[in-house]
Amino acid sequence: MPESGVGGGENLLFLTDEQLRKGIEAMFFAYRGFTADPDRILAQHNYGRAHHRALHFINRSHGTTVNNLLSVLGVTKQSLNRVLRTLIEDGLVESRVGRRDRRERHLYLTEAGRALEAELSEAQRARMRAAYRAAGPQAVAGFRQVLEAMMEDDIRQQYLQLRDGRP
Amino acid sequence: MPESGVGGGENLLFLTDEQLRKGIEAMFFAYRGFTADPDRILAQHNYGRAHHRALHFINRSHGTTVNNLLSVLGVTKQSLNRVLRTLIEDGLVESRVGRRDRRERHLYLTEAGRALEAELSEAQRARMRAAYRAAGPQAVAGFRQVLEAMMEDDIRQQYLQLRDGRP
DNA sequence: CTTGGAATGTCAACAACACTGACATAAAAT
DNA sequence: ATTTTATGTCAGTGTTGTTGACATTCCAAG
Repeated sequence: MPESGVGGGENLLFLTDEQLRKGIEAMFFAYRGFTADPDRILAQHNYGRAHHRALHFINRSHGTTVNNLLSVLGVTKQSLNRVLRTLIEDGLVESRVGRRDRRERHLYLTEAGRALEAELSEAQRARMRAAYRAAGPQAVAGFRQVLEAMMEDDIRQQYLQLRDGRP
Repeated sequence: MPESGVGGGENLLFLTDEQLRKGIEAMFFAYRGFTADPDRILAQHNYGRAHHRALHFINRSHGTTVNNLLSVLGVTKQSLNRVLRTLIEDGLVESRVGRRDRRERHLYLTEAGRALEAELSEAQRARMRAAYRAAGPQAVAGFRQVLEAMMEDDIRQQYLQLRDGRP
């Protein structure tokens, strides 16, 4: 007698409310760990998570415009502007007027900006590396699969474009 | 010629900085999806994420004390107190003086509190369920493994105790 | 029984980070 | 010439977190 269910004969015990709850709590506690190391570094510099996110994505896409950054970060321009202003004042980010379209501002990390970004991202990668190593490659593949399925649809598109090398 | 590396012959390409970066960004975008549905419901009730978290863990451990809740949530008592006060005023949470130790307050959800908690957690579970279903049971196992490895050590202990049915 | 300390609550002040709304400027697009 | 777009800025508001100080209650140890 064949088993019923999605995925061709797998049992569906992993979809019980109990299993889902464990996943939800794991997500909550893991995210704390995920941000813990950068948070400590940021605190020393009197910055917050918003600064980290800006540095990360500017580093990721050199010369990105403010509008691009806004759509990736999903915040208002007022909120982003406050963060960008401090980063520019502190000499971590440089804002250049666009050549083709002079309304646009293109954002670049300075030497100091790259240094802080490297410090933050190395701390975050170290934890991720340890987790990946402990869990193994097959677990990592599953980890990414579930996370991608969890994103909102429009965000997933951005993520996928970003994931597969697009400036 | 035997391959070198941890884990008995696996290649370590999943530990490159590039792979780690993808995991970091996946974590960032996925967490947005993770909180998106509850956030929308909370906004209608003029509550925030902190209220959700309190409701979740009170529901999870009926009669828990304020101190227990503090250590799980990892915030200051002042911050938690503000949230608890509104929940109690709004009749979603009941605070009872401890019988054995009358300094302690034991926290319970009222009927209304259970209703909102159920609404929030069902929304969150629905997204998690869809993601689990899309990714499959093996991916889910990996997802949980990596998340658990990512937690801070003391938090992981709490999570594991909580995970395996402890009131 | 008195005292010390733990658990809790409250007040005040402050900061980070998000939001809305309104307005200004410059430049591209029509 | 007018509209739209990209950006920046000012003002106000709300949630959530933080410290610090202080009061209350009450168990427990001396």
